[in-house]
Amino acid sequence: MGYWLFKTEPDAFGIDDLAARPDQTEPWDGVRNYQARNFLRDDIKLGDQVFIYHSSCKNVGIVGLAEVVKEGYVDGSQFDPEAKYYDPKAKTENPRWYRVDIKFIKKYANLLPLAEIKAMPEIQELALVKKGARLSVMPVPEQEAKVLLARLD
DNA sequence: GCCAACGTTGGC
DNA sequence: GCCAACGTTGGC
Repeated sequence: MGYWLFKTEPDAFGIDDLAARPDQTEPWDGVRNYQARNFLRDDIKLGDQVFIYHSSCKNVGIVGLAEVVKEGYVDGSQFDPEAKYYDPKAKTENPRWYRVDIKFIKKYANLLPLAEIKAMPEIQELALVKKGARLSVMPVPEQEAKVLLARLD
């Protein structure tokens, strides 16, 4: 099983929004970065676990856990001129952007702040702790995922 | 709100 | 294909 970290801005869509969905499931669309796209399209598998991270807000850090319930498929919002993430250069016969569906597993009682993650000696590879990391979808090495899970539970 | 770091764009 | 300019991300 793989582990991933998805960033999201809670003002737009946070862990509470995910938990409030009727089936607690959400298509993770709007990712417009090629490296992240490749992960969504090629590498993220059914049943993989996803750390939900809140960015650009008062308390930044890991807030919850989700699982992948649908593997990479075409993100239809790229073709919709009305959509926020419309991409005029994307063609239906040659889609650029992909998404996966994730399902809420849990929200942690206490957020694990970014500063604390950075201070954990075991967390070295995770892109989140590296300088200037702007990836919104990133892999979490298994060993580091286990350290995070142990710290969160 | 500031600003450093980064990805993308487009002229050449 | 280079690279400067630009827009965006995201922590603080």
